[in-house]
Amino acid sequence: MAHSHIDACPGCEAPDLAFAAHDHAHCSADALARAEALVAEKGLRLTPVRRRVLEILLEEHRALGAYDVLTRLAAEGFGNQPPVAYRALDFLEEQGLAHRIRRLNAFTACMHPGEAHAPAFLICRGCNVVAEAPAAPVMAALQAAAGQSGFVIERSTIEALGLCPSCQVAA
Amino acid sequence: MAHSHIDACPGCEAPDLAFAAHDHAHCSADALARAEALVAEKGLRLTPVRRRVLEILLEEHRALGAYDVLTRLAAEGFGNQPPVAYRALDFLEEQGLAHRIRRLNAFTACMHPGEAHAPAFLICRGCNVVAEAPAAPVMAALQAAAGQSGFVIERSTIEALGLCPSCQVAA
DNA sequence: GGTATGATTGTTATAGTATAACATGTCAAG
DNA sequence: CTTGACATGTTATACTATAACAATCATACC
Ligand SMILES: [Zn+2]
Ligand SMILES: [Zn+2]
Ligand SMILES: [Zn+2]
Ligand SMILES: [Zn+2]
Repeated sequence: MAHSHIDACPGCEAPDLAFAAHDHAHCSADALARAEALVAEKGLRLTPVRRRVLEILLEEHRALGAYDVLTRLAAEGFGNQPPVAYRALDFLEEQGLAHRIRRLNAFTACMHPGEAHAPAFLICRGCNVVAEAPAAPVMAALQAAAGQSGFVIERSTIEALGLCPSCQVAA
Repeated sequence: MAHSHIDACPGCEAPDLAFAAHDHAHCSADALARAEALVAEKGLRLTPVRRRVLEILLEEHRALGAYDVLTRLAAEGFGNQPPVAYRALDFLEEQGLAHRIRRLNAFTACMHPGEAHAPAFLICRGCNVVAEAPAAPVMAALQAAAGQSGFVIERSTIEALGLCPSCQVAA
C-alpha cells in the first residue's frame, strides 16, 4: 500500500518525527490504510472495535491508557468492560499496528506498520508526544552488549524520556 | 569503597554477568557495603526498612515485585501496607541503589552503585535472572537517533527479554 | 438455505500494581 | 525540652490487567 508521493509527504518520509509540524490528517489516514492492507494480507480481520481503537490511537502522536481507550469505546456504543479495550489493543500490538509504551502503561499507534522495525520511542514529558525513532543502531549496540554474555535477545523495550524541541524552547 | 581484589572477583570484575556462576555472597555483600558508603556520603540514612529491602533485592539476581518485597517485610515485623515497600523502593531507586524493571513491574538491586551508568537490562525468560549490561554504546546510539529530531533525553529505559546461556541449552 | 466451526465480542468477577492523605513515631539541632 | 524535619505506619482508594464463561457473528461446508 505504498503510495506515490513519498518525497512530498512528511508523514511518510519522516514518520518518526512526530514532533515536527506535518499533515497529520494524511499521516494518520495513511497509517490506517496500511494497517488495513496488512491485516487483509494476513487473512485477519480489522473488525469495528479494532479499527476504531486504531483510529483513536492515530488521532494524536500520543500514548493512551487502555482505560482512556475504553471510555471512548463505551461512549460510542461498544462494550465498556476492560477486556474489550485490552483485546483490541493486544491484537493491534501483535500485528505490529500499535506499540505498548511501558513507561506510561499506555499504547500508541505504530507509525510505519508493515516495515520491519525494532521500535525505539522518544517520549516528551512536556507535551506527551510519543515518537518512533530509528532503532536499528540501538538494537545493534544492545545485541553486542548482550552477546558478550551469550544472552540471546528476543524482544526489547527501548524508551527515552525527555523534551522535544518545542518543549525545550518553552522551558 | 572499591576494594583490593578486583582482578579476582567475578562479582566486581563482571558484575553485569549475573548469568555466570560467581561468589554471590561476596557479590551481594560488596554491593551492600558500597550502598552504605554512598548513602553516608550523601548524608542520607539507610534505615532498617531501606537496608532490609536492599538486602532482599540482593539475595538473587532477580527482580521482585513491590508486593513480594512487602510480604517479606511484613513477615519480619515491618509495616504490611504497600507504601512501606514502595517508599523504600523509591528511595533506593532515587539513590541509584536499585532499578525498576518496567517490563516486569518489578525492582532489582543495582550491581554497581555509585558508578555512573546508564542502565540496560537483560531479562532471561527462562530463569528470570536480570543482569545489568554495559549500556554506554546503546545510550550513544539512542542519543544519536534522538538528536536527529532535536530531542533531548533525560532518562531512558532499555530492557531486553530473551534467554541466558544456560537456558538456551535447556531449550 | 441450513448447520457446524471457530473467531470475536460482551460481561462478571477478580487479581495485581501504585499512590494520596493523614497519623504517629524518631532523632538531632537549638 | 522543644522544635522541626524526616521516616514510618495506616487507611483508603485509584489505576492497570487478566481469567473465565456466555452470547454473538462470520465463514465454510454440506
Ligand atoms: Zn502525524
Ligand atoms: Zn514536547
Ligand atoms: Zn551475584
Ligand atoms: Zn536463564
